[in-house]
Amino acid sequence: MLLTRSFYKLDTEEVACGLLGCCLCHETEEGLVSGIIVETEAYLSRNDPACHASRGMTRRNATMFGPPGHAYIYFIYGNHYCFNIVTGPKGLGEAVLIRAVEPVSGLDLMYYRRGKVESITDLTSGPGKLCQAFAIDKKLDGHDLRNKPLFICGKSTVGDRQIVVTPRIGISSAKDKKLRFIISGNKYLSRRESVG
DNA sequence: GTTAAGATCTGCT
DNA sequence: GCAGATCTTAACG
Repeated sequence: MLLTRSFYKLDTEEVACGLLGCCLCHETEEGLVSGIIVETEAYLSRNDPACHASRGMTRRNATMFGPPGHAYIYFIYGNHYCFNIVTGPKGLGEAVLIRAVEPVSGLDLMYYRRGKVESITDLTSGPGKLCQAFAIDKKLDGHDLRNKPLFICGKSTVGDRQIVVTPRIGISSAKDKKLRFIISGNKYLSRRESVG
């Protein structure tokens, strides 16, 4: 059950929330890896200085202004990629950052790609980490997530889980906005839940 | 052409 | 808990 374009076109905060529990899959020559999304952040076009699109379209963020359901991937801090999903109608410039997933299949491949990790909870518990484990890089920028090799399936065997909203992480502006969505208590979150 | 800042991770204290 | 790694992007001259 692939997620449809009409889903990605919804309000960005709705998509960020709705993506929790969905399954991210990536097929490569090395094999298939997949994981359940457990942590997301919404980046809005209006009144959100932390969003790359807040100052208009540039070469880097052009993908954010494209059709919803495409991957927006950028390189940060010289070492890491961040994986986003474009949301809202085309031209709006909003996206959802995938911050953490719970590994499901392809664990050996994830360990191999990540190199030295001591715990399974270090495989994909952060934006840079999951991109490395999933072999996501700039070649996939603009990729339509309804197609292989990188795609997202809807909720399957996931039961009811409690979703919590908190302030975003790792940004210096607009910290007060509660646009981070997590599955409460999940051990693969990028950081521990703090009491709001 | 040059420079400052960044949606992070890791290792050391 | 804190600083360093490391390089792309964007703003400025």
